[in-house]
Amino acid sequence: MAYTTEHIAHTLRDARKARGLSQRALGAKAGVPQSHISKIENGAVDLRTSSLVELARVLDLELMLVPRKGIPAVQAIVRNSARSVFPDVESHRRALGDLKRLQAAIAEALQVHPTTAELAQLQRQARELRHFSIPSHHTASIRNAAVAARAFRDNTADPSALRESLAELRRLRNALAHALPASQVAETTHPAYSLDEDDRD
Amino acid sequence: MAYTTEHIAHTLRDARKARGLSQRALGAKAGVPQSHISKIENGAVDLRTSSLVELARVLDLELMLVPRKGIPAVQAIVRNSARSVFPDVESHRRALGDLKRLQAAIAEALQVHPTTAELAQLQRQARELRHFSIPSHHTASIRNAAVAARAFRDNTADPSALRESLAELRRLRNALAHALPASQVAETTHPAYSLDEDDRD
DNA sequence: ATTTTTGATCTATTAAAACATATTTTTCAG
DNA sequence: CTGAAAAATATGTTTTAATAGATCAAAAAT
Repeated sequence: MAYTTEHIAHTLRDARKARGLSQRALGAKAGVPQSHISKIENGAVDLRTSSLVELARVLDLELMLVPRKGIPAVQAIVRNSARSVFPDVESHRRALGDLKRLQAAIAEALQVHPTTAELAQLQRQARELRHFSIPSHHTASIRNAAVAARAFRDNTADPSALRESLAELRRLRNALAHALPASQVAETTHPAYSLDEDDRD
Repeated sequence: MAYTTEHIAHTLRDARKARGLSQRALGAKAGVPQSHISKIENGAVDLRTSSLVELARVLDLELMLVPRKGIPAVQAIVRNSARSVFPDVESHRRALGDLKRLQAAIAEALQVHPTTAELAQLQRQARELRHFSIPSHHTASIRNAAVAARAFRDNTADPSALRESLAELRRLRNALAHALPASQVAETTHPAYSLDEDDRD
């Protein structure tokens, strides 16, 4: 609606996505219905201050009134705070989902073929990969491994496909291990990221 | 209503007062009825974001979403921006009003007693004082001088009261002149201050 | 003393917020 | 690659609260 609040809506949406939260998840945390968040982000409503503050708090943001003269300095701080954390929460989240599915597929395959060494190795490899933040262009390896595991479970493929997948995941792990330490991610139940990314104008 | 917005209400009220604006004046500038500002400042309503942004703009403030990590730094900036200008616009405005009235009283007295040296001296002193920002606890001197001038005009007092007032104003001027240069204020028609004062927590 | 200014209260209108539902997008096995 | 299931986002409807406008009481100014 109002031009004045447009960039706030953008900031909220960006901050939410940067944290890998859905509208529903954010709404649950903030005590606001998902439908309302949808409208807010689309600029369809001129939300109340308390709602804005609540959403901001959940996103680790604070609403502040800054004197005009101090705006550039504050923008610099905001930008800086933004850069310092999570390279890409979204792809990390996706990668975790892929890994979870791979582990499920391996478990199922193990029920059918409990003694297959390749499956056990694959299982270890998958577990280890959960400790890394995986760039989006490498998730294919994980998905392929899951496909191979399912095919093996259904007896539509031999263990050689498993070995190939295993080798691929090993290469991936080694690449990630040699990358900058920032890409390594702690395995906390809740990531508890403390920062964001937002600007404009 | 909500605790979360309480400090915002406070900030708005403080900023308005710091600028010497009435609720009506602020409302006129921001396009918001006075009644609404009253409610906002009293925390009786949970105002919409557009209203908040509008009011902030008029007060030379900008609403910003700051990452938690950056809050202390931003608070420092805000504090600093606050300090750098007007010690207290409100008392300055009042003092200017007092001075204006004093000068009017002197002018009237001069019409009745055009040759009184004390009046001429008082007139010069008053003119000079307009160049200073006068702390609220000193406005009494100015008001007393105006009372003395009116009494002299009406022949209900002799020139000794004028001399006393003159001495008092001289003391005041000297005190102000020795104060830090920040307390000296340019005599522009519109002060056009660009900053404010606000914090909390 | 009274006129003006400032801030608070009351009522009608309008829009945000809550709830339910629909649509679109993503996921994933075959 | 395709269709089904699930997740995510968007859209109606009702309820609740902010906003605008007028009036009122208190404070300040002359």
